[in-house]
Amino acid sequence: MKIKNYYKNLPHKTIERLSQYRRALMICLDNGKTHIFSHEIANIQHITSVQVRRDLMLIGYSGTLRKGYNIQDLIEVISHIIDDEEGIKVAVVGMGNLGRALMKYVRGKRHKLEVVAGFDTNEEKIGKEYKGVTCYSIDDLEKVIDKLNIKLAILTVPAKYSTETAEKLVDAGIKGILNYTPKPIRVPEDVYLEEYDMITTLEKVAFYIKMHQEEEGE
Amino acid sequence: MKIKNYYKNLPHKTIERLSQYRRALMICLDNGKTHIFSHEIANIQHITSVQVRRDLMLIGYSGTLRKGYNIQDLIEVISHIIDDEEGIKVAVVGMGNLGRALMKYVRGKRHKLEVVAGFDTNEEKIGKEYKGVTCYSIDDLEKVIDKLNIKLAILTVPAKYSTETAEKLVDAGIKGILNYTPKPIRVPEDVYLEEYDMITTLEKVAFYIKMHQEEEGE
DNA sequence: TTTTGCCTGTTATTTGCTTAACAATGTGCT
DNA sequence: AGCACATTGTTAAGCAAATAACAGGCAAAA
Repeated sequence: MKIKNYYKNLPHKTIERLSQYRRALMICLDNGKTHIFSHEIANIQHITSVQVRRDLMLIGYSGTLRKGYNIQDLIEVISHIIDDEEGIKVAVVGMGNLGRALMKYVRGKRHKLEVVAGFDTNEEKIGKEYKGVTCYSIDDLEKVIDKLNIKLAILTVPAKYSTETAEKLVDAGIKGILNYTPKPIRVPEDVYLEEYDMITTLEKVAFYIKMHQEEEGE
Repeated sequence: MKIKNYYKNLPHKTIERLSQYRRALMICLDNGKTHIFSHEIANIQHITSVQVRRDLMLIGYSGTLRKGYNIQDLIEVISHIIDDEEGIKVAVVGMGNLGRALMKYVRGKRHKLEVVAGFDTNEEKIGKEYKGVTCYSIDDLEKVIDKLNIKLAILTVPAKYSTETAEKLVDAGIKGILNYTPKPIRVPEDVYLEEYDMITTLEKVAFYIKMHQEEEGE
């Protein structure tokens, strides 16, 4: 009732940055560093030291004046906030290039976040393993999700199947979906949805390139 | 000096939505629709009709009271704003699974945004074609970028090569980079940079799943 | 003809987040 | 000891974007 609700009110952007801080910190730790200043963290990501301090203030972690933040401690504090104690099981739905890329990204990096299943409709892929993870038929979605206690699905199927696959995932009791399909999906209130559309981002970059070159050309 | 600077001040989020509106509108057009209401557009994406109208107001496009917006016209207006007349040439740097996935996504969808080259260090891939696009050696980056007039690079190399590859791209005169590497890069002021980190997003989804289940369990 | 309802387009308010400003503190140098 | 300085932690101001509120208009129904 108290502490958890407190973390729940952390800004979304802060949550994202905490994840990035942690990864940067782990690299520093591997390099033998024990302490770090806010402006050093800020330099790795490209933000300001003020923002780093503000984020750390929000999670209630204090550094020391002369040495900065204890890297080991800070990693643990961040992990305590963003990791689930039990770990969260992930499925990649759609084993095309994007699905396989994500599989590789995530495999073994975060031990509290494990990809335990892939799904596809392609008979060639079903039953095979990729990076040690079995690929199941989409028809077995509900069964496998329930059996392996999968909470999070990464949706990387072709756009035309987005809607129906999302529905299946919801019916199977999934708790969060990360939709990389260019087509927006709808989910009930209690399922957390995050969507990212690569084409949109690409067009945005193209737009600012265009703007910039028009500016120069005048 | 006048019109272009005006569009330059459009909110970033509006630019993103315009790209999405356009894609949704093109599908509607294919389905034989000629006009559409703001709330219909809002339904396809998951936003409110107010926001749609506000975005369209910002770009100065007016609908009619009884029929809504003319789909064909609106597509043209949006295209005029976000597309570069000459078209913008794109390179995919790093032909792993993610690079190939992006290649497939973009190929042929946007004729004003064309992937004209891939790059990799793997000898097996160099010289080969994928989806009709030649894969070059990273060593030839500068030469090829100059020759093919490539303005935009999608960075999908392994994280350990992010920094050095980004530097090469900047030296080669690239105007915009879309970095899908988990490692932040630095570019000069005049290069537009957009970064997206899949692991961060995944951890964010996991965090909100965790929050939600703790909330239920009390 | 008047009224009702459903749209659009614009202005005002609120929210969420970033940036700036500054007080507090401990360390090393003189 | 006393001063200069780099760094943290917090509060206040500023910005960008989303949401709310509402004015205006046309078309069909009464």
